[in-house]
Amino acid sequence: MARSAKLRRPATLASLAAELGVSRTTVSNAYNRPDQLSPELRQRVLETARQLGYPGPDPVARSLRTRQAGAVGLLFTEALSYAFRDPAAVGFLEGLALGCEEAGQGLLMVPASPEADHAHTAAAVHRAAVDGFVVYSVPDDDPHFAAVQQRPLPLVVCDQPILEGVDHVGIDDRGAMAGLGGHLIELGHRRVGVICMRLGRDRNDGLVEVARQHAAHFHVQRARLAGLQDAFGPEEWSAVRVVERFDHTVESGASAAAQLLDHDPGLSALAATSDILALGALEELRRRGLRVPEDVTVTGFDGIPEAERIGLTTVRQPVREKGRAASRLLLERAEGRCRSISLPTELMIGQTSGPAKVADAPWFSGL
Amino acid sequence: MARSAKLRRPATLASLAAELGVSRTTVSNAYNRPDQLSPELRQRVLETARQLGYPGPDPVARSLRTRQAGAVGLLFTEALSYAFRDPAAVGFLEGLALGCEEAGQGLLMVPASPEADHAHTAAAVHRAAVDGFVVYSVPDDDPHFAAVQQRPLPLVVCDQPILEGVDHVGIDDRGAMAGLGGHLIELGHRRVGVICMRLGRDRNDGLVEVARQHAAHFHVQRARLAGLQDAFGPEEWSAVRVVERFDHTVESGASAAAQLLDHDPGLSALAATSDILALGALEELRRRGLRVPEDVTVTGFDGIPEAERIGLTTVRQPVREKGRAASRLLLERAEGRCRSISLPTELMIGQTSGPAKVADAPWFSGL
DNA sequence: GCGTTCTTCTGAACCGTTACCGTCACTGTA
DNA sequence: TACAGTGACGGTAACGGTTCAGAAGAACGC
Repeated sequence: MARSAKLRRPATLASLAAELGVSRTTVSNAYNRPDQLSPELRQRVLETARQLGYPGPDPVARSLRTRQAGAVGLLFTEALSYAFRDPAAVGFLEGLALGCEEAGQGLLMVPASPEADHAHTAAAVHRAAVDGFVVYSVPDDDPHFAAVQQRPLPLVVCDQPILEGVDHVGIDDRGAMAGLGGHLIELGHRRVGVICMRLGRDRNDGLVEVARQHAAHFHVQRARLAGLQDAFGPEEWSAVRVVERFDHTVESGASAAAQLLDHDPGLSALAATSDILALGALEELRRRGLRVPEDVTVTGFDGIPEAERIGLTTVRQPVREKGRAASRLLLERAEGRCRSISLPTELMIGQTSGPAKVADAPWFSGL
Repeated sequence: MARSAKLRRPATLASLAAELGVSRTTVSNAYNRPDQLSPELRQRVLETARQLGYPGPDPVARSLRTRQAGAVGLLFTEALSYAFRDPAAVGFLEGLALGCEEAGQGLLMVPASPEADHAHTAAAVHRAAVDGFVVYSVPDDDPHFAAVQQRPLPLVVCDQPILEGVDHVGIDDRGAMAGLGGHLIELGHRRVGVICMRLGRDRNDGLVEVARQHAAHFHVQRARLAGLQDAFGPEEWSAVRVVERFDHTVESGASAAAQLLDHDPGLSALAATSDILALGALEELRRRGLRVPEDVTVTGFDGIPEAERIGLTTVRQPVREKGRAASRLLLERAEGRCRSISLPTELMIGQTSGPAKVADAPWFSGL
């Protein structure tokens, strides 16, 4: 009997109940509310379940009935491969995963299908069985993000613009970068080259006009560039060359640095909007035999471990805390809605920034 | 009418159908099979759905009916915080996430509850609404892993022992480490100190006897130590000091190196079972003013980018490909079951390994 | 002896969808 | 006019559980 049931089709709570001659409720209770039935019966249920190969209540059916999935959905930067290579993104993921784990919630990474597949672009978002969404650093016009907003679920965005009625966590990218810019100015840097990550969903490796800077689809990059502009002032900023790279890699940073230096060998500083890119700039400078910071100053942003190890001047941001904050906001939603958390940053002055070498005032370099 | 329905309770496919005066099937088809109904009716359905605030078919109900969740479950190293700091683990995750994304599948990170919570330890595994599981580098006796095996779903394990009837992907840790050991021996190293990651679920920071090495609960560490033993031979190996560290961090590597050097300042080489630990060893050596490789040789394992950048002698393993292979194995299950994939590794001889300094034969160091 | 309480278990109503098969109107053909 | 073929839509029955309000019987107090 038991065998045939096993062979015919997977055992269910109902078939198990029938086999035992008890009600479904009782079997359900055996798993979910041990105090609701006698220990002996419970043992018998569990024992029979094992014999029949019943693996316990089906998670999906349970979710349907209880109206909770026990998981949080994560919409990550579309280009997954780069996301995992960005220590800041990984740090965020770590914090978020930790927060979810502590709450016993799963973390579902929602697949972002390629743009090409127009009709089904956001299908995965609609298919995700989750109790809420965290959206991390997607471009403003991302169709997946739009789909997420359509679902009637709690939502937290991170490293994105503050949106009406949507919980938010982030840092003051603009202010922090302005602080770093101020540091450069204090050191006398005026001929500065800037390296930034991609500003839109399209690949655009090269110089960036001010218009494109302001129209950037990625909030974080837009804000950081604006911060530098704040520090330098509009007129000086218009003379600053900004180079964009689609791929967020050390090699990209190197090639961007090369492009800037080829254009103006007299640059006294290279400011990158991420540490990864700054590492690439350092590599390129080493290749060219230029000393840091004696010949050229280099700065980054993020405060990744490797940057810290080599003493890069950068802004340290609490990436893990961002993840934790996001999970908290999502999971502990109780009081008045629409909260916005801005975490503190720290300007880390390392060994890669120094006084600008002023060509026509050599004595100045000693400052 | 529409308003009241919206206020009373969230709209469902049925309520929408009632509102429209069509059958539920038709509404369902409007979403899932556009070719099954006239474009006009479909438009009308979608339009009414928008007005009623119906967000489309409920993912959970759909999953229950179609018997597929559209997601892959991932059981990751219990200590999540360390997993995300291990570039090898992150690389695996990247490959896996990419493979899932391409297949349009979600990736659900299953929360591993703390051991303390005995009864519910594996509850999250039972709650996971997934179509299959990937298990990555968990200890042999992990209760979550046991729970995964109970679920009647496809399963792939990675960086774990090969199990009867379970798909598997990994590398030849033992052989690769034996190769690295051979390299050390060729260079004349005999007084070697070894630094390894934790060997069990318990914290045991310190020296490791051979018995514990063989009883290690983590397959990868066990295999790598065994590989070194293969290279050195049993008798020489018994003289080699192995130090274990629970936390997988650069600092741990440094402190382990310090412990080894304090014990035997005459060590000519430090072999770590991971690049992260090796980086720590390099740091400690720098602190002590010892040159690498002139005074001490250092080797790692994994081939993480930073190691490559500084020219660490190590074994490069294709971590991303491991992830991709796991996703392939899980998602393209069709032919004869129980496949095992072993990916190739590459011995990377960098600038951190050199000939052993032989105390009583100084000329030897010039070799 | 009788009402009360407790324990243990049952019945039936959902949860929101999709699969399967049937129906019905309409068209073209002989 | 009859009939098969086709496109568009409807009805019914799962899918596998959870939950709540009780029923049946035992234990208890007075």
